[in-house]
Amino acid sequence: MNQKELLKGTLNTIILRLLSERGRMYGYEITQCVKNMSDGKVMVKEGSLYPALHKLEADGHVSVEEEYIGKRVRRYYKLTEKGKSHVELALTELHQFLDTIRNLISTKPWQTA
Amino acid sequence: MNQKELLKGTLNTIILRLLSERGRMYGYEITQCVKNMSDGKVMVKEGSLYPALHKLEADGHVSVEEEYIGKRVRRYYKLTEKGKSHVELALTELHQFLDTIRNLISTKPWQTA
DNA sequence: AATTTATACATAGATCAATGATGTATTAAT
DNA sequence: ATTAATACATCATTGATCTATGTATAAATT
Repeated sequence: MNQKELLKGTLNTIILRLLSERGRMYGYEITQCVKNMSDGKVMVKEGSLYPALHKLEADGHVSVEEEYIGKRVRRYYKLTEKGKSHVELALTELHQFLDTIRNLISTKPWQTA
Repeated sequence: MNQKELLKGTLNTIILRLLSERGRMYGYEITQCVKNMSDGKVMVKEGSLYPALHKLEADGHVSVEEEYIGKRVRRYYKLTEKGKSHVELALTELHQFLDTIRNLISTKPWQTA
């Protein structure tokens, strides 16, 4: 699959939706969760995820809590109030986009234009 | 919508699928067709379309026939045999991708990972 | 005990499809 | 006449993602 290009624009919404459902996640957990949920078809790379999380934080959509598991740090992310309202919009828009593309590539008996 | 990024990777497949259904189209016709079929939600820009068509031609997926309408040239594109077999694969992959993303962002009662 | 794999963070530079900007020219509409 | 629509084209810019690289701890394997 042309994953690299097709995925563009979807990562932020995927992250927000996961946080919306699970409340609190750390970066590595997100990569594994997306991998598992997509049956290995979507592999979010660290070089994509961490910058995306940092940007979501900078934009005020998520907040961070650091925790130590032994000597290893974990940075837990959760939605802010701003993030919670934004995720609704982002999900709606992405769903509409998916519907639009599906409509464009689905075979139909009628001519549309 | 974050159209600009979301659309990445979808244009070639959209073009191929249109040619597959309609047999023969010229560039400007494709832009208008996509606009109409998507109810104005997807606006393929000339700066995207023409380079994409040239690349599809270079890759042997489409062939070209020039026609003159008065003094104005039209370049009609149609699928080659190679293009016909490729479009099947491209459509399957894009459908699977759309399903995968939809699955990732759809709210579910069960936890997946 | 030593090595490998998994966990967990991070960043800088490269990639490449789509766009914006710009150009030329013909035809139709106002 | 002037503007809008039709119809092609190309080049530089953009920007999300990836590759490559780095550091470090914990668990599993040999």
